Formats: sequence, C-alpha cells, structure tokens
Amino acid sequence: MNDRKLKLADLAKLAGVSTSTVSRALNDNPLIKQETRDKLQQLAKKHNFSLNTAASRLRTQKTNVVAVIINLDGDTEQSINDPFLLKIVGEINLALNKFGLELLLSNSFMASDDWANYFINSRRADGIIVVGQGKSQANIEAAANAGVPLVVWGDPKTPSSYPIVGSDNYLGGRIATEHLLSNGAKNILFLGDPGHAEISERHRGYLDAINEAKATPHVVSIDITSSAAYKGINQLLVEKGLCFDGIMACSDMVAFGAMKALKERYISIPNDVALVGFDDIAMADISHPSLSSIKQNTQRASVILVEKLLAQLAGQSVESQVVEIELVNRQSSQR
Amino acid sequence: MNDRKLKLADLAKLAGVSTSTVSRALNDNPLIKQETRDKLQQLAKKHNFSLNTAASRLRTQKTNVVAVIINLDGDTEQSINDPFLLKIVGEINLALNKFGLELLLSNSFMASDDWANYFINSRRADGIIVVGQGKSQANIEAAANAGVPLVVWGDPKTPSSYPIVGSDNYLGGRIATEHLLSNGAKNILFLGDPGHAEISERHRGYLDAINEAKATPHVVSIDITSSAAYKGINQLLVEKGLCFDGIMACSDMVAFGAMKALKERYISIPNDVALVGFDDIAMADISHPSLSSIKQNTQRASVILVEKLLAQLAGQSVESQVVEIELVNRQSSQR
DNA sequence: AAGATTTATGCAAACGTTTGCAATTTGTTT
DNA sequence: AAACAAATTGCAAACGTTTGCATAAATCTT
Repeated sequence: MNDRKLKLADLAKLAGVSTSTVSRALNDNPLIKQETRDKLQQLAKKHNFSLNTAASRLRTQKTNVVAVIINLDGDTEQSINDPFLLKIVGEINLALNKFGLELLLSNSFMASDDWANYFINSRRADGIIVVGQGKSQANIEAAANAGVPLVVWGDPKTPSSYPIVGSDNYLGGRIATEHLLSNGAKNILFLGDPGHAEISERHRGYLDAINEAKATPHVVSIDITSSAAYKGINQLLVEKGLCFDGIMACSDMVAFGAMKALKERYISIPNDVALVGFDDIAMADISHPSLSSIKQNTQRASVILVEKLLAQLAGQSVESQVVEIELVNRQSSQR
Repeated sequence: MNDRKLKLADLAKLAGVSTSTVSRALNDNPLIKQETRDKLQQLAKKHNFSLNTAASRLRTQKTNVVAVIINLDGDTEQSINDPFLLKIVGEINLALNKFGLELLLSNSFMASDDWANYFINSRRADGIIVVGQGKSQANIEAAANAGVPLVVWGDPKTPSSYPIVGSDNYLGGRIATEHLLSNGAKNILFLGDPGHAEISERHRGYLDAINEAKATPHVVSIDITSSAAYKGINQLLVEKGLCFDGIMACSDMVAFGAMKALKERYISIPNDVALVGFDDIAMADISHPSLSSIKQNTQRASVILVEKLLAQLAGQSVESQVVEIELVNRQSSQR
C-alpha cells in the first residue's frame, strides 16, 4: 500500500464538498446534480477510492453477501469429490455476480448448526442458498423457521416451509427408465440411495415406469459414490451373475462405478447392459462408451435460486419451482 | 426472526455490566475474571447472541475473510468444468475454516481487474488466494505490488514477487515420462498447452526425460480441455496414423479425451499406447482402464497456502514452496 | 491498618458510512 | 421584485463494536 487508505471525508475535502454529497454521488443518487456526480465519480476512480464495506454494512444493515452452504451428509464422502455439487456452486457464483451479490462459501461441517445465528444475526450475509437437501433437513428447517431468507437446491416436490428449486427428479427417473425399457431392457436395476430426498424421487419415477411395463423392480442400495457403486455391482455379479440388462444410476459418478465393474468382466455396454446416469457431468460425454444421462439445467436453476432469494429479501413469499430436465442420449443406452 | 436482534448493550443490561465487559468476555480476554467470562458466555449462548461482524470489522479493521479467486483464462473454457480447480477450492475452504477464516469466492471474470482495490481497500477481505496462474500474471503482479497479502496456487518455480505454492510440475512431467519410457514406450506425445505456466514446467520435465533417453519429443499443443484433446488425437490419427505409443497428458481430463479417441479406434490402452495423466481426479481411479496419474497433494498445499497467507498478514515475508507429488500407477501405463 | 500493588470493571471515543432533516441556492410565477 | 416552489447541498446523528485510559475493588506489604 502506497499511502494510507482514503476515506470518504478525504475525498470530500479534495473536492470541496461534504461527505454526504460524495456518498450520494458515488451511489448515483439523483438528489445530486449530474455534473457533480460525474466529477466526483471520476475523482474517486482517479484516486483508486473504494468504500469501506464494513462501515457501509454497519450503517445500512445490508451486506450484499449470500452464504452458500454445501450440505454434505456426515457419513458419506460424496463431498468435495462430486463434480456436480461443485459445478452448481460455480453456476451460483455467476448468477450472484450478475445481481451484484457476493458469495460466502461454507459447508455444513463448518459453521455451527445454527445457521440463522451464524450467518444472519451476525450480519455476515443477507440470505442463504443451501446446495443439497442431504438426508436430514433439520438445519434447514430451523433456519427457515427463524425467518432466514433461504432457498434450497434440491427436490422441489418435497413438502417444505421453504422454497426448493431443482429438477423434476421423479420425471427424470421415469424418463430414464422408460428410455431403457424402450431400448429393450427388461431387468433394470436402480442403483443409488433412496434414503436421500432427491434420489427417492428418482426412485419413485423408476418404480412407476417399471410397474407400468409390468417388469420387476430391483434396487441396489448404496452410498452415492462411484466406489460404492463399483463394489455393489461387483458383488451382485459375483453372487447372482448377470441377472440384469439395464441400470438406472442415480448419478453419473455412480454410473461410472458400475461401468467399471461391468467392463472388467467384459460385459458389453450397451449390448449386454444398457446404462443411464444422472447429472450429465462433463465426463459423461468423454467416457467410452459415452454415458446417456439426465441433464439438469443448473445454469437456469442457479438464476432462479438467486431470483427467489432476492424476492424473499424484498419481503415477497415464494414457492418451490421445478426446472426442466432433458435426456441426453448417448452410446451407453443405444441398441 | 422472533424479536429484534440483540446487541452487546442489551446483553450488558441483562447482566448488569458494561458493554466493554461483555465484549471482552466474549472475546475471552483474560482481563475479565474467569467467572464473569463464563457467566456472560453462557448468557450469550442462551439468548442466541452473535456479534455484528460489520461493526466489529469496522472497529478492528480486520475481516477474517480471505478472497479466493479462481483465475480463469478468458479464451479457454477450462473453467467451471475442471473438477480439479474446484476440488482445490474445497480443500482451501477446509483449511481456512481450520484457522477460523471465511472464504469469499470469486472468479477472474467478476471483480474488476483491480484486486487490491476491490477486495482489500474496500475491506471485503484481509488477503487473497489465487487459484491458478493462468496465462497472464498481470493482475496478480499488480495486486502484489500494491502490497496486498497474497498467495498463489501455481508453479512454485516461476520467478515471482509473490509466493507461489504448488507441485513440482517439472518433476511431475519428468517422472511421468520416465515411467512411460521404462514401460517400453518409445514415441511419447506431450499433450497440452505449454503456453500455460504450470504446464510449461511439465513440458520441460517431459523434454529432459525424452532427451536423456535419446528419444524424439513430439508436442500436440491444445487447449486444456478434454474435447480439445479428443479432437487433437483424432486428427493426428487421421493424418499420420498410430505414430506414437505413449502419451503424457497435462491433466486427467485431457487424458480422458485422448483415451476416448483411442478407444474409438480400438487402439489398446496400455498395450498399443500407454497413458499417464496429471491431477489424479476421482475419475482416474474409476475409469476403465484406470488412469495412471501424477497426484498433487492438494490438501497439504491448501494448508500451506493458508499458513503463508497468515504469515504475510503477520508481517513476515514468505517464499514460494514446492509440495511433493507422487505417481499413482494404474492400468493405463502398465505393461 | 494504611499505603502500595494487583486485578477487575466502566467511560467514552473512535472506526467510516448513510440519511432525515434543515439550509441554501436556483428557478418560476405573479 | 417579492413570494413561492424546486433543486441542490450540508449538518449531525446514528449503526454496534473495541480499546486506551481512568477508576474501583480486592489483595498484598510492612
């Protein structure tokens, strides 16, 4: 730092006006004559001035910061390694920036369980975006009940006192399964953990599709990680042989775990087993065979999340909302 | 919110002491009798009190916030889709939390180019961690010269006026290449963009290993994305056929792009072409064949980054530092 | 038991903005 | 040219902490 940080008062002295005038000018307040505004804004730029956000936040009681909490389940290590969770954080970052908001990143391990207190009462942030419902919604509910402006990325069909934005997981599960059926698969596994809010909806969709086709459902319940999927499929093959010809995986990473187990035994994908994943991560397109997947529109969802949060901050009450999904048809399910 | 937010003064009134006492008690200041401290801390907890960070930051001129900037190259879309960048952000988040710091997330698109001003003068954060050197170091240098406490994840061998923490990219490139050579590969491609700071070091390592073995280097220069890699290898195969038997890829995502191109032509990995990647992302272990890769110790690096930043904040001057790497030997290079 | 220390608390002034209100300047109307 | 309205600007009080200094209470000396 060359010299001591300028403050509003210094700038005012330089320009020969009062601090109120400078403050208003920099905030483009129409009370101030356009000419004066221009002059002062230029002066500020010239001197590399920028407002002290601490002071400004204290005075206005607003932060323009949104806390984003990655809601991880304590017992599984889905965590930092799932590209999908992080991708959506990236998208939310972009969306927030578009609205002039900043992103304070947290995960559910840090930051005591009392989100209302930690983030809002302390004026660290104006509102919260929770990424992922996780297995338990206790923290989310507590915060929502405390009146915290809050939106959740999750399954919008879940009944809740707070708005949830996310894909139509039921439809996704259903479409994926129907797609497998229409490609001739008869014995389709559901691979995932139906205890998880979003995944239980995918599972419902799967079940309905299977039942309508008068096929038999079969769930392989595993942690939502690729290694769990690998082990799960491997074990199934050891114990019962190739007793299925299709897999609807609850995420792409899970699908890849299954794929590995199949490839190792020279089971052909898609000829012996057709496979559909969920999330459409970058890798889905680049794997071989490429992985058919349900694509979630994370970009649009992120913008909606932010809009709904802003609406809440403006005192409006908002509802959960579904964003459209899309089946991306690739090699793994083609025959 | 049930009732209006409590402030220090309210708590003081409740306890029948002065605000100074409460403030000191909550900060565990030994000036205050242990007994009083305990009593006040309990009172605070009971009433769900938490300090107004805006006020506190204004008074102390400290934020306990660190800005993390994902430094993306404008022209390539390495971006949000590279799991590695995001993984390291996750690790940094953990490391910061361990030290009681918070993480303000940004990317180089947002936030004007004047980082010193935007983050530090405005008291949004106390210091900056930059993730990735990118192609141009102009922004970083400007900030460092302005005296901003700053550390960079990148290639520590790069001469710089600011501390860089990162892997020994030269050694990584060298080890990977030597590994391919010792597995019998003779014509090894380097796949990546040597214009990029970190990657140019990997390239140097590659070159030295190749030259020592009296082999011929061959660089396929591409954007560091999987699709660019796919196209690059495809084109090479079309034009010159299978003129190589090993690939050292500058990242795992790039390696997977190459892998896809090879698999599509039924070129066997590792028998016809041996392959080594860089980063050891989760997918490396789960792909088939699994991908040998240079593993970077991101967890350790994150802690070091934070420690060095803290040291700078404490006024010490700090140096760049190399963190160890490791070859993870998997199927893609085994013969 | 009265001074000299040590220990524990309170007073009041900052930190740098924003904003309601008052005051001034400028323009308009009669 | 006086009276009024409108457009600009300035004054000063907040916002809720922290902290140097002064004070009060408890403990120790001799």
